[in-house]
Amino acid sequence: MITIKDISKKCGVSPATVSKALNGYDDISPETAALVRRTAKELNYMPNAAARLLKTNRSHNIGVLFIDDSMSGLTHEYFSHILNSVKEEAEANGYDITFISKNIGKQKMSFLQHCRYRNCDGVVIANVDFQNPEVLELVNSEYPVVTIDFSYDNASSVNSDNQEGSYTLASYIADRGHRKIALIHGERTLVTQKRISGFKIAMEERGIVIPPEYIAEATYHDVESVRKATAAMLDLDDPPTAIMFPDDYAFMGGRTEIIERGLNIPGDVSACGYDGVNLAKILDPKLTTWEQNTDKLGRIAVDKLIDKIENPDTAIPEYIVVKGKMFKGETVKQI
Amino acid sequence: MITIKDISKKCGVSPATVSKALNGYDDISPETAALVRRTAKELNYMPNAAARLLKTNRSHNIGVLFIDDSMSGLTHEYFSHILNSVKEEAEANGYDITFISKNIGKQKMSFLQHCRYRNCDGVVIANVDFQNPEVLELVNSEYPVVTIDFSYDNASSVNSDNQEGSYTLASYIADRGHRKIALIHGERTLVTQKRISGFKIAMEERGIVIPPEYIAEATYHDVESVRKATAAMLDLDDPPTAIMFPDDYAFMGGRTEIIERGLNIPGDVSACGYDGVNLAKILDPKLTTWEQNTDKLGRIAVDKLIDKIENPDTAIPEYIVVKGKMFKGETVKQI
DNA sequence: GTAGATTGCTTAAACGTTTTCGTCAATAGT
DNA sequence: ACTATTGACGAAAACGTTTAAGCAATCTAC
Repeated sequence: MITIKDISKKCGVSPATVSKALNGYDDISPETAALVRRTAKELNYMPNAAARLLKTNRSHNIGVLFIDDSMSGLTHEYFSHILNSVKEEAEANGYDITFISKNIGKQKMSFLQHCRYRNCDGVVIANVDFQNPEVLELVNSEYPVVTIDFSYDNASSVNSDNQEGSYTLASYIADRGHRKIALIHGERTLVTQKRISGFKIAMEERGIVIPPEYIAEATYHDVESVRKATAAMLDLDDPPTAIMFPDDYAFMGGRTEIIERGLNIPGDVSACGYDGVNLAKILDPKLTTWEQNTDKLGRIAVDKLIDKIENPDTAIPEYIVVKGKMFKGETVKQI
Repeated sequence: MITIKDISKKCGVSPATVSKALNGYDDISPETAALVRRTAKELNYMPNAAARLLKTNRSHNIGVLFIDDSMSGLTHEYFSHILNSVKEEAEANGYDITFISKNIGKQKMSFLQHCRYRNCDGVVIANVDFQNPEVLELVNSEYPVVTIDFSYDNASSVNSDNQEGSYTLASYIADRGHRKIALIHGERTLVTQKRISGFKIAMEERGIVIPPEYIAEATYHDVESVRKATAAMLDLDDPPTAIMFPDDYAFMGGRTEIIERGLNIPGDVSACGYDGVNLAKILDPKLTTWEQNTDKLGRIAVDKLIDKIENPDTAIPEYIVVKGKMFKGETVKQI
């Protein structure tokens, strides 16, 4: 481990001078600065993040709260894409990321405690139960926070355009002649509410009346629950001609049910998903879906967080909507 | 931020005593220890990891090298599962994880430098170009290292049983009557070599002669390249009756090609994948595949790494094989 | 030629821990 | 009653940085 002292000795200057030279202070002569920088390179010097943190109180580390027991965080394609872009944007700005969890070793600690333990500079929160007391504790703490797909009023949030997406998909289906359109949605979160409302607006605008049994609840990312909901839908006396699914992955459950009944997509039943993950595009036929801009969601979240970290006073909470786009696919038939 | 000093004042003892009480030293009276611990709880004390690290030289942070430009690390289902189990096992042992990358902010730094900057205690390496000079630099450094699916001789490695898996799949297909079995494999890595060799052994054991055009190279996780390889296979004068694909995800490319030619899986062409990711199980028909034990792979890697970290002298390099298991699925027809 | 400003550097304290060594009182041993 | 031992604690240094304050030398302006 080579330190500032080694450089200072080799250059014949004080450690303070080295520090200042390396950090670009302007009370160091150009020659000395150059010398210091040169020897730093030579010796392969790397500053010690921990020591620096101890003095500056800045870790250049952002916490990521991504865990939800129900939907396995990292292995969920939508969230793993967001995580990926969060990571990349953080790195591009000189930050590392740390997963915030409740148990670290034998110690039980709250999310907030974990953040403090690791001296995070701020936290990105996504894919959690936003009403969880521990999450709230964190949100109401001294920590800069940015949320994804949920909005508290004292923190910036980055939101996918769920209402717009759902509205567009529903409109697309209706405009291809469907009148009997069903919506299988996920658990009743804010995201779900927006999607339901987008759906309803599209229907109302067109004077289409949707019977209550055409709207059913299942679980996001849960193939089985969606399969059941699909079965129930198809068992109706007057089954829908098109079904909107909670997400692309869960669609696979509905798909199986439909196919195993000897029905064809989109010949007999039209369908669409949500998310626009890779899966949708490699299916045959390609799944009609709404492609969320995961890249932008993650990036903006990090940008806003860093802004808040580095300008705690001037940065004000924003509510940001990131637009997705339609992926037409091939699973909605014109009738 | 409440520190050891706050506790020491409140308890009327020295900071040293507090530290010792909290860390369970035995030269502190039970009463004092209890008092200290009680007030620590009261004040919601959290040790400062950076300060501790500075003294102890242990960060309780393990680096994870997972990036590969070609196969987008985090969003690759197989690797995201491994990452997930790495993360969980690390947390269970009191470690956080840090992604090691080359660019952190404007600074270009090597993997090794990044590790030093963040004071990692050790590194898990997977899914990278294992011949990359920077990776080698890290492996040959002072850092404890564990690799997944590749083995250097100075570090422990955890390996999926690629030869066994491929052998078992090939045997299964052959034993269901197939004689014309093709293998589309990925880039020529160690993993690929093992799979090819497992395949060949199974064939030889059964006296099945595989013409060279039945073995083709494509790219892991790349739907398009696999689709092309599949097309070439089907265009042969004497096309195979069964095709083994590089992985479950890439299989989707072959699947599309087969279906679009009006052929049926497994009616006309039998198929199997590799990995056993969720996708395989929600397809219809379910994809016959080899299920790698991602959970165990990640856990053991972390366990071995921590062992090496905490017992640098006694821990010796091991070559560990983690067994997967057959997922029979429905895509291999009996003929 | 002198007061004041500027330049370029150093000193030293601080961040929050851990840990070695020392101290001091109480107890045990003879 | 004296030494030896033990038990419980504290003082202080150290880890690698940053940064406020200080200081000597040089420069500027009159």
